[in-house]
Amino acid sequence: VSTTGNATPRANYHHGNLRNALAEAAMGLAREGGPEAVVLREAARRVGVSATAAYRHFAEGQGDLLGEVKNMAQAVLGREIGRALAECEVPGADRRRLAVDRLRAAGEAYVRFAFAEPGLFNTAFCRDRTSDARQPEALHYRESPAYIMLSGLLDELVASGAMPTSRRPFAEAGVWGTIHGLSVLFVDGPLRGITGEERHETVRNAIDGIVRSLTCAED
Amino acid sequence: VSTTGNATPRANYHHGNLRNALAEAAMGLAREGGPEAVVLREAARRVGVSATAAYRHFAEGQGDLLGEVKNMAQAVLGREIGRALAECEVPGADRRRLAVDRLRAAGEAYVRFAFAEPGLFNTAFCRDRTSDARQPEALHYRESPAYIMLSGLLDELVASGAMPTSRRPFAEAGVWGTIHGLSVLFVDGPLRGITGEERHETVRNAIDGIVRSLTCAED
DNA sequence: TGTACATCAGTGAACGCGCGTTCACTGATGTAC
DNA sequence: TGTACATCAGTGAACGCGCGTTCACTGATGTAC
Repeated sequence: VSTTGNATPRANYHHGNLRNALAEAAMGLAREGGPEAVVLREAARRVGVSATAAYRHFAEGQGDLLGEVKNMAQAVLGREIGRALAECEVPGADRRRLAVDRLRAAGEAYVRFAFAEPGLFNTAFCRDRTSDARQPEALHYRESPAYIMLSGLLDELVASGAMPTSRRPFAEAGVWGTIHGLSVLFVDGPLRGITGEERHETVRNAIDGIVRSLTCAED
Repeated sequence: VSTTGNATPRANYHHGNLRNALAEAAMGLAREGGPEAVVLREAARRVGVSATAAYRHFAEGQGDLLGEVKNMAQAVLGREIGRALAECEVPGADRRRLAVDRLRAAGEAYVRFAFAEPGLFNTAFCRDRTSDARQPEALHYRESPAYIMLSGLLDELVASGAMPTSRRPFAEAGVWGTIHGLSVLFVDGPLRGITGEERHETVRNAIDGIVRSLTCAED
C-alpha cells in the first residue's frame, strides 16, 4: 500500500511486478533444466499465482515467456564476458598483447559460463517460436551480445596490428564457432564428462589455435 | 511364410523385423523433428502396430528407441564424411596437399550434413538417457565415428609433414569444436537464416583458419 | 470529499491433447514326444 | 507324421501425468463528476 520509492509505477497494485516475478521464476526453471523446463504453469506455481495470471503479462503465453527468458540468459552471458574483459586491464602490456589477452579472456568466460550454467546456456541459444516468427529470415545475430563483443575484440586485434586486415572479414564466425562448439560439446555433447583439468587444457589449446590462425605470418 | 533368402533369421515370424521397422520409422521422425519428435507411439503408428508391441523389441521403451536412433544418426553422419573423403583421392597432389584437402572435405561434409539434415544432426548429438546412464562419466566420445575419422585425418596431417607433432595433442577438440560449432550456429543458433552463399564462404574461411593454425610456422 | 462506475489483475475450474507405460489377453509359431 | 504344449509377438483398453489454453468470474484499484 505504501509507495515507498519503488522504481516501477503502479508497484504493489495487486501483486506488484508480476511480470518480473514470473520471468525470474522462469529463469530459475531454465537454470535447472534448460529451455524445455520453462513451463508456464510451474513458473506461476512458484510465484504463487494462478497460471491464468501469466497471460496478463505475456500475451502470447508460454512462447512469450520463453522468449523473455532467452533474452535474459543471453544478457547474463554477455555480462559474464564483460566482467572477464573488465578484469583484463593489465597496464604494462602493449596493445597487441592486450588485444590477444582480451580475446582469450572472453573465450574462456564463454566456455566457463556454458559449463557453470548449462541450463541457461542452452536456453540462450534455443529455438524460440517468438523471435523465429518475428524475424523469420533476418539475421538478428548482430544484436546478440556475444556477437557484438566478439566483433569489437576482433576490431581491437586489427587495430593493434596483431591481425592483418585481410583476415578480418568473416572472422567472427570462425571464432564464435570454435568457442561455441567446444561449449556445446562439453555441456551436452560427446565431450561431456571430461575432467576440469582436461577441459581447461583443451580450451586453452583451442584459443591458442584461434590466435595463431589470426596473427601468424602468411604461409 | 516363404523363407526367401532374408538375411534375418526368423524373418516373417509375425511382422518380420519389427525392430528394424520401428527404428526406421523413428529415424523418419528424427529427420523431420529432431530428438523430441522421436515418439514411441508415433513410430508404432507409422509401422501400423500397437504401441505395446514396441516393448518387445526395445525393453526400456522410448529411451531405448531414441538411443538406437541416435546411433543410427551418428552412423549416417560418419558415412557422409566417409563418402566425401572417398571422393578426395586426387592422384596428382602431394601428401601434404592431400592431407589438407581431406581435412577440408571432411569438415565441409560435416557442416553440409548438419544443414541438410538438421533433425538427424540434432539427434546424433542429443542427450540420451540410455547411453548417459550406461557410462555416466566415461568418455566414449572416442567411439564416435566423427571423432575417429577426425583423429585419423590429423594423424595424416602430421605424417605428411604439414603439421608439427607438437601441435598434435588436443588438436581434435579444437577442430571438432569449430566445425561442430558452426554447424550448431547455422542449424539452430543465431546464424540460422544465413544464405547458402555466405554459409559456404564462412565455412571455407573457418577451415582455412584451422588449417593455418595447424600448419603455419611458429611465431 | 463522496460516490458511481470503468478498468484492470487476478482466480479456479475445466477443456483437450498426446505422451509413456502397464495390464490381461490372444493367436500364431515352434517344439517335444 | 500328428498332436499337445510352451513360447513368443502381437492387441487394445486403460492408467496417470502435466502441459497450454480458454472461460466466466471477482474483487481491488483508479477516476469522473
